[in-house]
Amino acid sequence: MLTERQMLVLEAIVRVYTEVGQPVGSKSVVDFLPMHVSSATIRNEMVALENKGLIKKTHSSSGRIPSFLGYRYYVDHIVQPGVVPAAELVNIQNSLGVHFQKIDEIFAESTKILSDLTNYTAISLRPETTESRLEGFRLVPLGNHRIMAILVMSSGVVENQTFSIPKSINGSDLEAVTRLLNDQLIGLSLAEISMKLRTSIPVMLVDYMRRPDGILDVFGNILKQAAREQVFVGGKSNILDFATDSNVDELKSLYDLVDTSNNKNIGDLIGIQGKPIQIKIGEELTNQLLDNYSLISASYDVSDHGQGVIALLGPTNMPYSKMIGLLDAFSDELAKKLLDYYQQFDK
Amino acid sequence: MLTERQMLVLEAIVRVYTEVGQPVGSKSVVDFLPMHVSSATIRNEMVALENKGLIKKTHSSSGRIPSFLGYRYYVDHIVQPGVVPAAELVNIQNSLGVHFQKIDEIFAESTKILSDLTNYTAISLRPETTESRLEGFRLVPLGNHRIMAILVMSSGVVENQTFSIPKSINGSDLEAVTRLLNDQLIGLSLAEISMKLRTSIPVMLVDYMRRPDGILDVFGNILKQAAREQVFVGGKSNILDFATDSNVDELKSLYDLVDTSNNKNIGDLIGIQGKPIQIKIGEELTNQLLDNYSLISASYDVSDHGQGVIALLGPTNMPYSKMIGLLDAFSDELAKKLLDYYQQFDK
DNA sequence: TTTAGCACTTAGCACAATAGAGTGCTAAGA
DNA sequence: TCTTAGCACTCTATTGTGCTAAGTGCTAAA
Repeated sequence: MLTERQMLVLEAIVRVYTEVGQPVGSKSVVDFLPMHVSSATIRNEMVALENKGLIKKTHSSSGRIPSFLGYRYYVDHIVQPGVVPAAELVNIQNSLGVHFQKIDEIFAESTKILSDLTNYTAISLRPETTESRLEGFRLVPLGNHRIMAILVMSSGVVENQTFSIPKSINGSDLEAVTRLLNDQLIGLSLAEISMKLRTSIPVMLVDYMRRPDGILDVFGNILKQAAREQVFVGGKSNILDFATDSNVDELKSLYDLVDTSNNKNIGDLIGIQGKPIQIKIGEELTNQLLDNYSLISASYDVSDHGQGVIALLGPTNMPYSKMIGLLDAFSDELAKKLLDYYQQFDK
Repeated sequence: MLTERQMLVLEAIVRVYTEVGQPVGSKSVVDFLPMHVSSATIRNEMVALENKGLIKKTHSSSGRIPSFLGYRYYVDHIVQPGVVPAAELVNIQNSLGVHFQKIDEIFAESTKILSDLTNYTAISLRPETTESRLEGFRLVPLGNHRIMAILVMSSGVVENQTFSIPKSINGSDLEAVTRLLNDQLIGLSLAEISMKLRTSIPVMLVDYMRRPDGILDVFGNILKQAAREQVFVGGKSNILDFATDSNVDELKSLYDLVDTSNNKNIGDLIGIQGKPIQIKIGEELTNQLLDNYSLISASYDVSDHGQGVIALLGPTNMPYSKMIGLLDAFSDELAKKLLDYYQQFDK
């Protein structure tokens, strides 16, 4: 258990360290504290905090920096969400206020706004997609033996892919296949569809086409794509700013990590969201590369369309208070915007 | 005009520098040359080359490195395309030999193969798209007042976008609009379509929908997207390996430059292709950031589907001979593959 | 024209010296 | 018992110094 003063000292160390980026000495803490005590007193308190494992030195005569446990204690017991300046809030509202044609654009743009606002990397997860179900399926002939397959999900997601069929299948066959797939698959979740595609569907298709593999591949591809496109990342290159040493290989690995174009699933970092605001620090991110990073994630509900998550990936020594406040406000605005969007279709 | 021996010395300096990465001294040149002369002789030749501006020193007593002019002279008058090892050729053929559903996949995959092969960044431009014409246009209702617009181009490109219409338009209106747009736009190039969209089309649409802006916006968007998706980049992160100093800001800018997701048009680097193989060195790339990079681009013809370009972006001191040979062979294979692909539909 | 020889230049590295920031401990004061 | 001034001590970071290796330009002889 920490005394009142020890909490103040810990807070001082965390906050000064996030601002200055240098180990914090006893004198700096004195300057930061509301009451007056001597630096010797602070040194004694620091020894106590160090014994509890909350702060550490970088070398025997250096100032202190928060340890992993120290950050943890700070975010669990000390930090208060910062107040978002009115100007910034208006800024967010304006940025989100424009009209979007596709729901994807809302997510893509919101991560971009958030990363520009913070200079960190922003990650957005769509509202609850395990709940999303197939709403419709189309096969559109494009001429020249090519066909576009379109999937419409209840979450508002639309996925599509073009593919070619080796020999001409006539139009009524195509319609029959479309009807068949619609009958069989509508109302099912992605996982259930995946299952049926491997079991009952192939047998049914043989009536209409000699080799149904092609269209099944396409379906499989679209499903994979749908899963990947649940995650949006903005400000990818910002992550490079906080690499410990600017070793090029490390930088490349970091960028790969957040680059959604290469099938990495950065969404896994975020995991299940219990509380509205959740913070993972350094080693909690279970990736060697991210030992010096923290992730603040905020979940939000969009009425009955499920729960989305938006998160910030920044250095462990980021200004938590400010960022928590910002993310909180931002997720509120985003939820409102999404609700608006869905209401276009709901009534 | 250079003497025979001066050309040999210049070649030695370029080639040793590309292998070792260090300024080349007179003794190293002696070791490289086919005949025997003393280092003092080489030093005299080096003074001559330096006076012509083909090589330079990094400091008063250092070895020499090629200057911009020196590279230029080397690639224009000295270098011979390297022979591609049979094993590597087979490797390329195998990698390109698999079946692709979409033409996009061929381009995306080929840049990936090429960048893996070289550890540089590979850039691919689709065959001649100024020649590409609209082949078909579809509007597909997805339910819930949403519509997907699909454009099929003669180049094999398929672009699509979903959008929402504020109030329900009935099915026959939609068909009429589709028919109208097909009548008016098929056979036109992207540029011509762009034009018509701003002039005659809006007037015609008013009969079917009160506010045709929505669909016109969508059309505009798709066209923009089609233009952007002419460029494919593989091995983006490889560009970081050759930054002069690993200053993080510079690295971020480099990433941004090759990241197609942010509307930058790296395709502009390549420009119009006169010769089958074209090499741009350092400052010729007209981008401060790329002063230490060179671009080797190879153009290829796909019968009457126009001319494509595939290029490598690497450090100025890359092994030109080897890379030219490789790129030459690679573009041949790619052209064959594309021809195969188009022939699926042509007959 | 080529070459050996030599004086000269520079980068890069190891090493020492110094200043500055910060700590822990002790002893005295409240 | 808690707080504080004072001081010795530790470590980093910076600056300067000397040395070595690599390479050059020049000269004079072959």
